[in-house]
Amino acid sequence: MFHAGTDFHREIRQKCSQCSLQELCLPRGLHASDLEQLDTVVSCEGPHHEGDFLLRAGDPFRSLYAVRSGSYKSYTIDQDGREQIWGFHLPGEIMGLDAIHPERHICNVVALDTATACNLPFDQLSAIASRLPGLRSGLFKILSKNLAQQTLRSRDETAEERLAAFLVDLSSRLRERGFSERDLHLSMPRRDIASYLHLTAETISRSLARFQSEGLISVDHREIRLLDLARLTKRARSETLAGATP
Amino acid sequence: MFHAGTDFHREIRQKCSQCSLQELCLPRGLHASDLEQLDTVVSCEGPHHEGDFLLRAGDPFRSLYAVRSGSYKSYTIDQDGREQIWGFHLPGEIMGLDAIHPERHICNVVALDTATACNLPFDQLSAIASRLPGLRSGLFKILSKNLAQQTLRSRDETAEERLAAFLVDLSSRLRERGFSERDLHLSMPRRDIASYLHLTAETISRSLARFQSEGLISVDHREIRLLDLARLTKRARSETLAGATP
DNA sequence: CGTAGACTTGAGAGTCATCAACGTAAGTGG
DNA sequence: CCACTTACGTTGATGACTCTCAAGTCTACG
Repeated sequence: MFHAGTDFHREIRQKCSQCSLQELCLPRGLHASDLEQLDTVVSCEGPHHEGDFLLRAGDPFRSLYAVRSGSYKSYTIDQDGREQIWGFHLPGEIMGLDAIHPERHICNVVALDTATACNLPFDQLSAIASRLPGLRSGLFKILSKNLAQQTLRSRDETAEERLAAFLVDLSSRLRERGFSERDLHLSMPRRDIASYLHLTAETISRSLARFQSEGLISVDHREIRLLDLARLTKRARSETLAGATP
Repeated sequence: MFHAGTDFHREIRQKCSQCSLQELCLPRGLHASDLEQLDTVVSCEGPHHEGDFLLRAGDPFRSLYAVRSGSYKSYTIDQDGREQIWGFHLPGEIMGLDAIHPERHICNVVALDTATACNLPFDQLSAIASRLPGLRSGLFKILSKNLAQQTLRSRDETAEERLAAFLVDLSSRLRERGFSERDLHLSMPRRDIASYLHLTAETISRSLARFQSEGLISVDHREIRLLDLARLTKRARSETLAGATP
């Protein structure tokens, strides 16, 4: 696992202009010529394997990262030595936004499965954005959207509401990415979901069992099938941030 | 209360270049000439009185707002019709960041006492920022800082830890603004603090009583004196976002 | 085949919400 | 000036939800 560090600095030029995730990670309406400007600064990190680090808490902030394939989790270690999960990141999503202000990364980011990410050097990105109003407002919107999501996540809900909201959210993000919205493969252990939702692994397990007994979902280890998305959504009771992607 | 709506559109030009809150709400290191550019777009809203609205959920997003004097709270109404408080805002702090993405305001914002705010038209601000790298990175940092704060706020803590963290946070924000860090005047009712911390007013009341009986604070209605900031901070157990202001 | 980690299930305990009663302060109108 | 109202704040009793601890099952992997 440790020699994974060698992967860290392997950088391969990637082309945003040919990337299928364009629509997800970049603002809409950029011209071909705009994309070519991005091509000149973006590079690729990885491939990472499960457990490999993309970032460590304390690393100086130089770049944002966009998930290219696979998935990552971000977390900190609290003073009791336990992992606190901040988020799970799917292809097209931007990581490292919380590092802009302190100018160093707050979170560790590790791959949950085989995964790759795009390295977006922030100073250069910001400079290009100053010339491209669309990219500029896109960056602001991504930050604003993440802010509103975090705020929503901190809401006051029961264990079942939170878990239902988590499943519904995951389902809709997978759908946006062209995956099935019914059949979810959880790439993280129960303990990580629990940490993310401020619950325990036991509570996750019991709530999943209850959902299954009610016919809302079927559970086979980490394969979850959403049998009744409508009812599950009602159970989530959460005003999701309906609407457009960045 | 209703004719306060007339105040809403009263706009008075304000000068950032002469504002004592410059250091708090703007990035450092802007030149005098930069500030003059801001002077041309910033206007003033208010004065508002307790309970007056600065913004209503659903309003189209056109501007960010900076608190100029007094304080505001932002909140939404959940499906049970109850207020959910998202934040309390002191002079120099920026409001409305969560509205950039959806292009409409998510929160209601009302004055907690007599208060005024600066109106910062976002398109113009963004355009000026594209020419001023310092202002540009300042905007990104404010967003990033708010993101990290929201993330921290969602942490998993007991009622007393949350309340202690709230008091310590308020104290340090007041100190930055030249107020006493020991003597706090709470401009909001217990119920609002409770909502903000995902607790109930009764729990706030009991926890304050316990802090007082332990000699950490003294409580006289809404006047709180922090008698032992060090011990209170330890009680908060939270990794505050130590460090620089935007 | 054996071990380690993930997951499930059960029993008991603790924290905080809920419900209720009461005290207090501020504002209103007689 | 004083009853009256209303909102806020405190305190107590009860109960629910979820955590903790514990035991046991299953899976993957060497």
